[in-house]
Amino acid sequence: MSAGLQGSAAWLGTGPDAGGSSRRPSKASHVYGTIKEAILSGELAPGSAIDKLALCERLGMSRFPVSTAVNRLAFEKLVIIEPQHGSFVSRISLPDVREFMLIRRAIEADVAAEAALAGSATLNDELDRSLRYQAAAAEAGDHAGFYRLDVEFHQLIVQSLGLNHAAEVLDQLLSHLERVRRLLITPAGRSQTTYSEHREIVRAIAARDPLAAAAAARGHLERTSAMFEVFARDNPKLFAESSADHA
Amino acid sequence: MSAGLQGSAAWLGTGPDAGGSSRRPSKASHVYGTIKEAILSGELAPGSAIDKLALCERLGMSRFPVSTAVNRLAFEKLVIIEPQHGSFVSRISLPDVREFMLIRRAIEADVAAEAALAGSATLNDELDRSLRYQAAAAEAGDHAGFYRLDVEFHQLIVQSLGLNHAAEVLDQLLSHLERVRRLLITPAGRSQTTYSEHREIVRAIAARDPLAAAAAARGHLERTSAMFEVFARDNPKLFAESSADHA
DNA sequence: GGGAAATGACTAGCATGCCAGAACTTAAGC
DNA sequence: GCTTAAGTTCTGGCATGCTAGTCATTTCCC
Repeated sequence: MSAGLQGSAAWLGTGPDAGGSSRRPSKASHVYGTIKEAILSGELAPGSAIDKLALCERLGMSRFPVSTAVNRLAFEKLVIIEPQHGSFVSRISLPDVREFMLIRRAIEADVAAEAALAGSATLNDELDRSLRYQAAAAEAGDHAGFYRLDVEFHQLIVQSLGLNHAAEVLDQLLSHLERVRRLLITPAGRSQTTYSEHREIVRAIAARDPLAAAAAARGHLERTSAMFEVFARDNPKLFAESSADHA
Repeated sequence: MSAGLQGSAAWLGTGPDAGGSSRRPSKASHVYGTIKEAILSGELAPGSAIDKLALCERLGMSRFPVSTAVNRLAFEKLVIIEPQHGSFVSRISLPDVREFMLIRRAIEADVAAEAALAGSATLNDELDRSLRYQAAAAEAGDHAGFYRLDVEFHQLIVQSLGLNHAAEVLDQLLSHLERVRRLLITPAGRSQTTYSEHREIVRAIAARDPLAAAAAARGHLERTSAMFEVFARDNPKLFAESSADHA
């Protein structure tokens, strides 16, 4: 993390204490972040069981914080708790992905329009800077870096409007989408396409054209959805039939 | 779930165990529902403290289920936990309401378009039936009944498409909006207006015109937002300056 | 040998006890 | 009378022990 447009995994801890003021982080929040990162990184594969006792031992704490953290994750549907049976990392179904993208598209399109209406000069500057970084990352073929910038780009617009709740919803959606994304190989040249699509969004926002901004954002995310579809079609085994089963 | 248009407060328990199969409801889930209903009904006013011990005594259980339930509510931002200080029912700020409506508008507009694309005959039938009930309730001046039908109407569209995640997001938004709605007096004649707006949405969906459906849904919710604005302007004391403070 | 029942190990849920920290109260000092 | 500081009493966080329920394996019976 650190340099550049930092913030790498800052959005990981958005769920729980983010709302409150900056208290000392509780143990529960810590293990929450740990498990969540493990799930999102794929270290804990979808469907795998979560051994709470082992976690307690590894993290050196009692079962209480671990259970609390797992409960939070269950609330986010990242894990599924089966009473008196076990806790499992939730699987992702293709319909889920489609639905997540539908919601994301709807919100981000409207937010883009809102940003165009607001017409913040500082936002435009930040977007421009982000675009330059993206261009550099795309050119250098730094996929990991580009992805971070991609996530950040979308966050920039939302947060500049002070839409914390929308940001939170989008974060949760993204946390689910992130898992499937890790399974996929970003196709060569996709960064360039994404970059130009981002540029179009920025242009519409800078031009204070809400309709164009919404359309650009919508089109961009529709193409992202299409990419998901292609990958799902090519790798059907990676997705669960239904989001319910875990075996 | 089941037939008819009933289901009054079924959406209350959407948060936690809804995802899992139908196990026996845990105590924590029970108090979760209890507190949530109390908050939404206004029995627990925004800003008021939650006395966990008293709750334990009144419900006849230990602190654990109560704490778990409060934690869940904190996750939904319905209560704010201040460590070593207390748990409080969160206040609602006007910006929050605006943002909730923004998100709701975005999602529901897209969902309406999706419903128009899907073109389900059974959905059209159910919507027609709901409209007839709404007309009756509006005519009879049954505001409470009309509100239930209103909520249900919007749910019908989402659930008919199997968009469970979107439904959940909307439920959470609605649970927040519900609190302020209770403070407001539904203006006379609003039911009739709402009814005609709903009818327009149904018409567009039945005509399989996604653009018109989205526009109708958007317009409907924009007018709802405008109503909120008017009430907020007339009753500024009901809203918190910021969503952070609780005193 | 195959099937059904019993047993064992595992899980989550819950109760209880203790600790640290913050706010309020009260009393002492100026 | 006002300020300040110490003490009390709240709060939530955490550790631990126990209970009940489920799953898997094994064992016994047919």
